[in-house]
Amino acid sequence: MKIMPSNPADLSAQIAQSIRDAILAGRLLVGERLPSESELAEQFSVSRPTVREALKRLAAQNLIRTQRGATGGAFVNHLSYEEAHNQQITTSTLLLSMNAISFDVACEARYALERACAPLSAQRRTDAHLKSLRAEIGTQSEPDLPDEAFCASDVAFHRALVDAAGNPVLSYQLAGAVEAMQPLMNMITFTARSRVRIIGLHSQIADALERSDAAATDASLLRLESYTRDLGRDVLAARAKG
Amino acid sequence: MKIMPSNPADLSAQIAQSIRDAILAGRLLVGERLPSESELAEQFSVSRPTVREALKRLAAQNLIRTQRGATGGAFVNHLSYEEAHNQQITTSTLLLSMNAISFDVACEARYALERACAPLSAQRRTDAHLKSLRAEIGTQSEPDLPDEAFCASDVAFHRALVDAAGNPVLSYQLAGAVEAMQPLMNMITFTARSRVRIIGLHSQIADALERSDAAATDASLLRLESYTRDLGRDVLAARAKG
DNA sequence: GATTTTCATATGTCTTACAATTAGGATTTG
DNA sequence: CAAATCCTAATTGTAAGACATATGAAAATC
Repeated sequence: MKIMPSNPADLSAQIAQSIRDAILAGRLLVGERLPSESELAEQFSVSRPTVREALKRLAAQNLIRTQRGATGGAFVNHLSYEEAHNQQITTSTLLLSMNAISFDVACEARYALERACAPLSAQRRTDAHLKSLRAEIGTQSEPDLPDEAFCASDVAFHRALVDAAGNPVLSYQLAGAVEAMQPLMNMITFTARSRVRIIGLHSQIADALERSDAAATDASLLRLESYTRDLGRDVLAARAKG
Repeated sequence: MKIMPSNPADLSAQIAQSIRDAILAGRLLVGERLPSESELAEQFSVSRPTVREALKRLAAQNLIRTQRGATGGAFVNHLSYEEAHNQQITTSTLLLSMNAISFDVACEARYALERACAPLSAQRRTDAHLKSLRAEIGTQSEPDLPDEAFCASDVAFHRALVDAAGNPVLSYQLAGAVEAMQPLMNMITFTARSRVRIIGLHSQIADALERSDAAATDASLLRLESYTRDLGRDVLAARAKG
């Protein structure tokens, strides 16, 4: 009969949670300096190593950053989109790799999310976004481009598409999802023929965005989704046989 | 001239990264036991406290779990959707609170994401999903329901809507986004009149899902988005005045 | 006044020790 | 012989103290 949602033990975890709560509740503001490790140790009535373990936990979540020296210490970190984004990619990548997600399910999720911002992108895309999209299409057209570079450019293309929506929250959420899928995408070998098709669809998307045509953008994305999922099925079927 | 993408210092961070890489690369499989802290200390030529700090970093990311006792140690954790989900909520919540995201931008992102899975939900919803949705509508209809409970039920409603899409990757991504917005939603006071309107729109959504009518689901969601954003604008405007 | 030196303070790391927990084997007991 | 008990070894959790190192600021010096 030991249920305990989370063991009451682990002082360092408790302390970390306590400080985390203080940050979430606004009792510790961004940029503010935490008490020194010795002071924290005294406050919580634990030893300094225990406090340090707690601080490392928070540092691993980018909640605090530490600085050495006379005026050093632990400071409440300003969580940037960049950092949050990286964390999300790490988590999502692990999740996908550990839960045997099928290519098909992941693909469906990815394109559903992307199509969510297609209307916004069509409405708000700037010339800079169009230029990025065209540049990636150019990269993808290079002959002798390795599969991984092709996939990376594909990710960059879709990242630009998402960014064109001009909503940073959306970009943060979607870019994480798209990038986490890259390892799965890398498993697919893109033949010359399939590349031509994908590039064609990418061009359709770019054209539709240029015209600010939301419906056409969505339709092109749908075609790309359908084609990508077919491709994935074929590759997996071939692998199962051969 | 001290650029250094990331300080070469911080042994515990290096060790954590090293182990993290091993897990990502598959050199350490799920469930596998890491060497004991003493052995790790020897392998990396550092002291045990340093190793422990590294392990705490990994534990904070749910990458490992530790167990005491004779056969204890650190084990590579199976990252569940649940854990990944919680992490994402924590990160997203912090991100939103620290970056002064406007209610409007967050709302736009949230509904864009939700509308992404509306067609899938309309297609795949089960009776159980419908029952959950109706139950939440019932909760929301209770008189004297505090604002926070109303918001919580709102989150649960949208969570059920997302789950109805039957894609766990999508659920993981979206539920995080929706729940992270709850603190922002809680800032809004819902009048009796606005509740009636929201409940009406929720009913429209449930009805459309029951009919498996994707277009109607999307249209209802769009109306709900529009109304919610109007409401947010009004509340903020009133707050600015009074 | 500008430069160098010193110093105080804080984190980073090591060492050693002990407490707590747990599995499995040894021992005792019925 | 079987079962319950105890013991032991291994491992994490925590503590205390020491030294190393970095860094900003004050003090001394030119």
